[in-house]
Amino acid sequence: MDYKSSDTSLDLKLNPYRPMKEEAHEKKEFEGVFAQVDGKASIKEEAGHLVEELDRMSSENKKLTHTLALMRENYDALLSYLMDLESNNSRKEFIESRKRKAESQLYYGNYVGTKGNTESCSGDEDQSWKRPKENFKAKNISRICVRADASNTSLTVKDGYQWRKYGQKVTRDNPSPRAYFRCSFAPSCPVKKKVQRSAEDPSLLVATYEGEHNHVNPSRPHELSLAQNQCANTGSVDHSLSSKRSSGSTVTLDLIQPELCDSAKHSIQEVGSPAAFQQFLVQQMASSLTRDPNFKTALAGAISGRIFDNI
DNA sequence: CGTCTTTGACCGGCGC
DNA sequence: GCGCCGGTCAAAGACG
Repeated sequence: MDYKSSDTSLDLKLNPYRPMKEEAHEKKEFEGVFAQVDGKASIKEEAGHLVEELDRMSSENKKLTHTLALMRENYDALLSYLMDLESNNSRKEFIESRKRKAESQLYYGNYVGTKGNTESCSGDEDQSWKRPKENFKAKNISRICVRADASNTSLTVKDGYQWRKYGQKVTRDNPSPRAYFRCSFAPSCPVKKKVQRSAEDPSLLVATYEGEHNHVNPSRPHELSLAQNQCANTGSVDHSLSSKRSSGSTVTLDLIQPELCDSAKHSIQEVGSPAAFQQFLVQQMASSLTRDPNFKTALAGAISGRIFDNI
């Protein structure tokens, strides 16, 4: 998706680094216009109020810019901390697995079912270190966690697509079986899905998607872009639990409210860094607002009404 | 009757 | 070469 091409022609003052000199210049011009019209004291008063208002909004804008910068710093710090934790976990798991392999003949029977999975929401999918050859090469692999009733034994994750189950297997490091699905909507669709309960939290279903659909979501074919915009606007994707790995091939999402945006993962997969994702969100918000004719009309009406009613 | 699910068999990669 | 393991196949049964 080329989100850069979105229509953001409406200047929403989104650029926090815009020089304040420019604003002061505009303010003078603004005052000048009213000075020329002149003649009525009420107009001057009104102009004064507007200038005051402009000042107030400028300072508010500054504050918001500062807050946004702080939030961004915190977000980046948290993200890098999360990445560190993840890489440490992978290393630990790798070392432990080497030990386990050496000793597996001795205690593997006790090991299954008593082991606590150290990685939350992991299932047992994160085995790229075990299979360097695969290493998520070239395949679009994403993983989502969906909260499901623990008493519900069916391994189904409703994501709007049609899936055909073609296998089920009990894996070594998770007592609950793993189900294998193919996209059945289009025979040529290469997407596969694996669903398994998290070993740590049985109420979590871990769904791993491989590949990309070569068709639209059959349940709502016309809502693809809309859903993406909604996701951008509501922020319903939980980024506190999501990460974009540097390889760029794996995304972990926690879509606790999957019905809100099935396509969120597609959007995120196509955006590179956290900064790019942030930019993407802003662009999406701006473009969805500017695409809304009602919003444009209302804004234009409000501005012109304020100015021309008094001339 | 067509579609979907279940489940044991089979295959290939990997480590020893 | 052998065994383990994850992934896939395909026959049989269930279901609407």
